[in-house]
Amino acid sequence: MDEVHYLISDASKKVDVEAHVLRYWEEELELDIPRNEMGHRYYTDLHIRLFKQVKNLKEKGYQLKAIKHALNQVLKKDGKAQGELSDEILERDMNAALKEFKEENSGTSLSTVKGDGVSVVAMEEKMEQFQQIMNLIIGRALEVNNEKLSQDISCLVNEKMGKELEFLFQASDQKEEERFRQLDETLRSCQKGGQAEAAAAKVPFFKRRRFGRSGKKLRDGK
DNA sequence: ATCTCCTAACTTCGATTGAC
DNA sequence: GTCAATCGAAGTTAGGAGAT
Repeated sequence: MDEVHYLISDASKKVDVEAHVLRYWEEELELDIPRNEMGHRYYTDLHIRLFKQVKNLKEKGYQLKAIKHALNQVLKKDGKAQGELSDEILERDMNAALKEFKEENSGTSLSTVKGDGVSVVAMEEKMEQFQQIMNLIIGRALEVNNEKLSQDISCLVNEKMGKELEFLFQASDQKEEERFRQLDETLRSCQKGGQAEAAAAKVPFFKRRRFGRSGKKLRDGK
């Protein structure tokens, strides 16, 4: 027998709720709605019956949390025979599961009961939430601490690097200065030598004979 | 009594994608 | 181009609980 597939628009008409409500229920009830090759949800007759049942229960005042619990029970029990699951069986099993859920959650002093006993937040759940929050807070604190630590390290490294670089630049400057000084000295001595030679070259021949190469006055006749 | 806060259950919006 | 679908996020509403 061919299974009929409905798109969300058709399914919403059949169940008589808006499409976004079906999506919302899917999410809240953690239902596994199959997708076609385009990624669009498609619903079978079983899904339609399930959603009709959910709607019916909601109209009776049950919360989605309770319906989810009941649904899980029913799907666990009747899941194998999904195709043949009739409306009567579905309704009967859902009601039985809801009754069980009510009893489970209303008799214990650890539970908070609101209204008809359907909206229940167990202490365990609260403890779990509390633990999660604590983990979150501790995690954040560690995160902040780590961040501060890495900032401190980065500051220290920057400072150290700065000093190191400054020292290197200073040493390099000193070396450079020393090199220039030496170069300057060499140039000056070269210049001195050159000037003396040039001065000697300027003295006239007759003077050279009287004064000699160095320009000193020679004794007559010698 | 009323104000504030919280939660559940939608509802709306905007961006994106694919079919016709 | 229009329509119909997706998703995630943000907004809205109603009702309950606690504080003042």
